[in-house]
Amino acid sequence: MSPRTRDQIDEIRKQSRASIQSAALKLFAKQGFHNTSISEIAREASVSKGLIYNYFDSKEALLKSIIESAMNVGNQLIGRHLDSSQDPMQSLAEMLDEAFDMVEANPKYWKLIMSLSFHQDVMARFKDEIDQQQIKNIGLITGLLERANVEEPEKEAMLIAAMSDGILLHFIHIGPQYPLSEMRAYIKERMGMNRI
Amino acid sequence: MSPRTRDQIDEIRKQSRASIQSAALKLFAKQGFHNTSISEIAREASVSKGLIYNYFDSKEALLKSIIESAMNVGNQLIGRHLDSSQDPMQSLAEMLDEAFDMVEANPKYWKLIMSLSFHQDVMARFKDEIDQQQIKNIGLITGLLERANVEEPEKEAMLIAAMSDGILLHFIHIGPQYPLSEMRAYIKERMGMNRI
Amino acid sequence: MSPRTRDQIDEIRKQSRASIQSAALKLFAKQGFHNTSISEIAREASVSKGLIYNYFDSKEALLKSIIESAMNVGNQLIGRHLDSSQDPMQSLAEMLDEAFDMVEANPKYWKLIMSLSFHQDVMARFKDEIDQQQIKNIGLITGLLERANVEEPEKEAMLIAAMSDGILLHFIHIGPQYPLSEMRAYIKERMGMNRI
Amino acid sequence: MSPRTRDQIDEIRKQSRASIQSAALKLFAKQGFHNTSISEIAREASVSKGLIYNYFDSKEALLKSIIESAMNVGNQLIGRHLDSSQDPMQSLAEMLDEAFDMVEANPKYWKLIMSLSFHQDVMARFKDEIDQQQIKNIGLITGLLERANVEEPEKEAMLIAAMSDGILLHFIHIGPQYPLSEMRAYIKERMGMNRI
DNA sequence: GATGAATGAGTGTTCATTCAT
DNA sequence: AATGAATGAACACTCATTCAT
Repeated sequence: MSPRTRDQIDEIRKQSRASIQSAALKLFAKQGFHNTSISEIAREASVSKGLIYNYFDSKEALLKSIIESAMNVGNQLIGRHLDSSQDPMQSLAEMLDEAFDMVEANPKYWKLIMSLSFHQDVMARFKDEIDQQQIKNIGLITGLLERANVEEPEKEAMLIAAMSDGILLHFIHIGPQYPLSEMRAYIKERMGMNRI
Repeated sequence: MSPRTRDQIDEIRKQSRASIQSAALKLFAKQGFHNTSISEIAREASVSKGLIYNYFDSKEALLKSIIESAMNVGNQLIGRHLDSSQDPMQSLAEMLDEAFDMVEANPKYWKLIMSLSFHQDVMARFKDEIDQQQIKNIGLITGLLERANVEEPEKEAMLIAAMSDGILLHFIHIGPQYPLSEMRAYIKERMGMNRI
Repeated sequence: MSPRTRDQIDEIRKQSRASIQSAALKLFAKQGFHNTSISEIAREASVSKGLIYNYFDSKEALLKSIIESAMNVGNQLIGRHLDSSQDPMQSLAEMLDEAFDMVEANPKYWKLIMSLSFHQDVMARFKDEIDQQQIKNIGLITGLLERANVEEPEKEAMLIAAMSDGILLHFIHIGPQYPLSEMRAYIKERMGMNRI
Repeated sequence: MSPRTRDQIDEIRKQSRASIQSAALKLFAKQGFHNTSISEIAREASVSKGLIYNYFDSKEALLKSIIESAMNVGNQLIGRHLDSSQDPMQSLAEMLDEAFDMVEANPKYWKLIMSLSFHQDVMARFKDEIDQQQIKNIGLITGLLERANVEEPEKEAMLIAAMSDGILLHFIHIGPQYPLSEMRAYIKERMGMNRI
């Protein structure tokens, strides 16, 4: 008889929003952004087309909300290793481990994110933020390498970043038969991260 | 008024085909596949929409013909270094140089190709061929490294491949301010390609 | 917690209904019927969308209820001058004054009403009533003019009606810089309403 | 075998464009702009939805092209009487005749145009032009009245304009049973246009 | 070989309306 | 009485593709 309470409504909204995002992510990852229609997303989320627009201003806004989540995940990963007071090469190894784990756990998701990074129009808004992020990352790694007395720490940092992204790129394309674990171990050895 | 000869017709066909491909490539590279319409391609190629369908069965077929060209370029690059009888690390360095030069000369094109590599549907047909290619590449590099008595030649080969792709990935995203030449030099040094 | 009395409920209903009508009128007048959504009306009236349907069967029914009010206003204006026993030209002048005042006081509202008079579908139901009204008006004016011994009283009546509507039409379109007062004075003079 | 010539194409385009405009006009006039869908227009014009967009950028652009035609008609009507060297009241009478004839010949069309003049959004672009037009009209009539030594020529001009528009407004609403011819004659007599 | 008018299925988006609470 | 999440039909518009010339 009486209308729902604020809390009930908030809960409903949160769940609907999440289920739409999750359906969209799944489809975007499987078949790309442009080849996924709002109708499909609605069907996948067992929701009407119209409802999607209760929660997202547009198809693109929906995509952006997904990207934002991804970026938060990345930011937090980096953050977790910033204040470390342990051996720098150890920190580096841990960062690498975490990143590799993340991608291995959900390769389709990261394939989507990588794929989106080629969509000029979609990424324009995030470009700056991503660039900042990249610079921060390289800076952090450089710092670690300096503390570890590595020569040419900045180039080395960029190389490690490129190498990681290259490996993940290959893994994403080739799939489970790619020897991800071996490469992870090899990279650590080769770049001097497991001297101990 | 006299009918064109077979040869003239063939020549005309070849040129029309090429100018359509070139216009399409330019636009795909600039604004992506989905954001480029057949009308735009026709306009860019100074040709009617209908004519495009004389040469290509569909928009997607046109795209595939472009990808095929790209793959030929890649194949030939590899081929040029297969029979080399010179110092293996030198061969490797040359391959790297050539690949980097190629991407540096036309980054938008390779950005497009990389971006397309994420389109499952478009790439499905090429998947096998690309995989073969990759295996051949890795095999070749492994061979070179074996001849150069490098330890773990296969892992090293995969690492070099990943590293190269990673650097090119970063270059493609960041643009001209990425220190491509320095990284190229550094990678050679770091991976032992310029011992001489 | 005690249930509301019948009277309280009636009072609440009346007020809710009125505030919805008033919000709708304001928005319809500002931006037109088709460009005003139920959501906007609900927001403007600080009421939920659902509640509007407690009081009105549809958006169109809401509009019609507003038109009905407008027509009542018009009817009453006419009514106030029907039984007048004073000088007929004076009555005419007063009617004119009142009508002009009304429009001047709320031009957007009357613009809406005029605009709606072009919506065949909306007005169909009111057509007869309006026609009756018009005939009554013309009849009344004709009667006044007869009593004032004007020649061709019916044509003159129709001319006065047309002239008034024409002036109001121009005023509504042009806005405040239209010399409404002067025209009002001039029309009275020109049509012989201020002989005294 | 060979493609159509420029002339053939121009002819085709002209006809298609015209038939779309004519269908749109008919439907807009019958049921209003907002209540007419592109699909309906296409059906009425026996043409595909898509074709409409070959000729008009949007539904609104289609509407505007129709309004523009109407304004041209109006402008030309005025123009035909600007340089007249005959008796000014005679000119005025002719202008009136022509305008009345025009509306009588096609009342639905002019009903649409009048109705559109209430669509703030649609008319915004034409506001200035229309205002200029109105001022020019009033100016012209004022000039004629001055030459005819009428007192208060400007107010008289505005009154004549208002009166005409008012009569046409009534005619448009009431339809054929409105005594348009009588009113036209009466207005001329009443405003002193047939002294001769 | 070449043209471009024409098609129509498909898209993202809006919004009046319903109904469980 | 009141709420607002949810619906889905309808809309304007796009674009790959066809085909008469």
